[in-house]
Amino acid sequence: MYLEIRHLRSIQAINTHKKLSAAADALCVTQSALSHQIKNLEETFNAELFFRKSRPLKLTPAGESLLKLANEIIPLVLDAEKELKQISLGTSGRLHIAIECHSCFEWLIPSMDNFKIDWPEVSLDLSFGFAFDPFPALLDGKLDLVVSSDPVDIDGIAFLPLFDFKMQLAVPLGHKFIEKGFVVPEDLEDETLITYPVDRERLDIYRGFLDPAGVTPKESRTAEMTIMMIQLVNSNCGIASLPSWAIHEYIERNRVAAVDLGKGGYWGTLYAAIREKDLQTPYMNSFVDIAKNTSLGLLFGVRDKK
Amino acid sequence: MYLEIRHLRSIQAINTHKKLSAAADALCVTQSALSHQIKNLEETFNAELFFRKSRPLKLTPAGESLLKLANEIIPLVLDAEKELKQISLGTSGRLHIAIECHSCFEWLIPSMDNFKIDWPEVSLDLSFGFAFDPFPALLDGKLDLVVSSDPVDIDGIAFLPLFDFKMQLAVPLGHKFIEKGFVVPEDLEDETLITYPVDRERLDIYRGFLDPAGVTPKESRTAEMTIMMIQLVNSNCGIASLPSWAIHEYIERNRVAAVDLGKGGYWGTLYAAIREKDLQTPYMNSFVDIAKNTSLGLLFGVRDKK
DNA sequence: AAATAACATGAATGAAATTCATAATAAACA
DNA sequence: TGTTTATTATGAATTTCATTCATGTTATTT
Repeated sequence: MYLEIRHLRSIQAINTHKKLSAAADALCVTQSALSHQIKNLEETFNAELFFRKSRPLKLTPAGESLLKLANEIIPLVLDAEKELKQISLGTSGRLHIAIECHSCFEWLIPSMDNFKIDWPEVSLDLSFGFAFDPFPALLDGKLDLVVSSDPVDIDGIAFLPLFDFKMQLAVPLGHKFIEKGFVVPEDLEDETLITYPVDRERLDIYRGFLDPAGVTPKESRTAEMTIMMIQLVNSNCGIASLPSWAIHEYIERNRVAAVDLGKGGYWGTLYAAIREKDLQTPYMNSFVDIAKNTSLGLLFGVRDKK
Repeated sequence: MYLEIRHLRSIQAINTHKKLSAAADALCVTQSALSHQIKNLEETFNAELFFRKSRPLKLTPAGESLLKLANEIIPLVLDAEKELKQISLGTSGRLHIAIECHSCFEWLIPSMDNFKIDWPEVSLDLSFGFAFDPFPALLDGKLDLVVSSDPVDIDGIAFLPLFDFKMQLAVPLGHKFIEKGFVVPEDLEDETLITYPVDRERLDIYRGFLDPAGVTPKESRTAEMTIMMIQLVNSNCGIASLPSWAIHEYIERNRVAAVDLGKGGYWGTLYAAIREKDLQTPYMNSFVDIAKNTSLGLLFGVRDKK
């Protein structure tokens, strides 16, 4: 037989009640059950656990060492059980977020700050620049939420819309597009397009604007960060497609100008991808709500998903 | 269902092997058993323990918290089991000794020192001046060994002889008994007898010498410690009955003289009383042996039990 | 897309813990 | 010291629980 937590509980109960029968009551078993249990323990360890010829019962050294173990272990077990209960109620847990969109920091950091206030027990983490496909990692539990503007149909993954945002083209000050106010895909055939260094099919400008029209820019280059792209645009090295909120502050500082993609502008949607299982997890839903509200209140050129 | 150590072992095994089947092998159960077990756990805690859609297996936060618990608890359990094994083999344990005879320190302390060398794992303790009857305490496990010169027939208690010792009468220098060399009970009728403050029937001088002859000293008084008794004798305040070994050093320092009780002297026997159950305990027997040898080599006026 | 490896599941089995009834023992009391 | 009372121990019957077996399902590899 193996030592189990049940036995430690018994030892503790016997030690506190000093009577088998009372201890058995406290443990919600019969006195007989407890007697048998102790006897088995004694046989497996080849040692008496308490002195039988005395009442109130007194533990032997062997019994004492089990009691010591019980006193060490049982509080730990109770703590762990409490933690598990929190996890199952969804008040505690883990939220590892990944973003592909580098400009998302702008709304994500404030959203996370707001989230922390309501859900202090949830451990937050943020990865960006996932070289690999984030969705398998999401399924595997390496990630818990992926921010994406490109919902794909993967079994076990749900895409919750966060907000719609206007994609714009950052162009140098005085660029010819500015007076038109917007561009059509064909306008870009002679331009150098600057994008984030991710797969083409993940870039809204291609997926939603250029590819449907069968247009490819003359040249393309990449930059890691928004500020770098703005720099390049400002230096007449190309034009960049960015969410309008990301361009906004640079327009105000007169570094670049912006034009819409198509008449009325091209709107994309940002989604939070989570495991379908987590659709029931309260803090997950709460995070999405908080991110929505935070972004809508903070960003320029965003609107609630229609 | 309740969380048990078995489950923690399973979580650990799953975490290290990253495969249910391999973990099951390591735990010597079938893969099916382990799968069922985990399923039960998940149902009781209402939380998944690892991500099923990924291989190698990865723990969820709930699984992690159980793993943490396992890593904390299992070493403690192993330690306790090792300790219990030591106790059952008799290489570890407890030896709480009680003495009534205050002069016994002289041989008991060196004996305990010698014992510690051979049995470092045994926890030693010494109580003296047990106001109450020590034998029930011995049966109850409050004590493990009682040094007594008065073997009584109690079920469950065994008396192991340590050594024979000569009882003598410490008398003031120049006392009239000295030239006789020994006294008969009647000689004490006109004396003040100094004894340890314990029940009369526990004192060898009464039990073995005076009571059989129906003699009671004129006066009696008590002293706690040997040195006090010697002081009183030296000051002509009475005569004291003590083991010859206890008087010996004071004779050499010319503080008192000693005379035998009866012609040839009165010899008592000192016993170690232990629980009969402990007759099989190796360190118990070893202690008695060590005490015997230490005393015989150290004390004056003792001999091996005939 | 097929083959393979791994996990999940349901029913049957088996082992182990519990209960019931009662005997044995210790403690309290007279 | 015996008698009563309270408590623990024991054996057999029972129930509960974990495990296995056989097989289905799902993921991964080729």
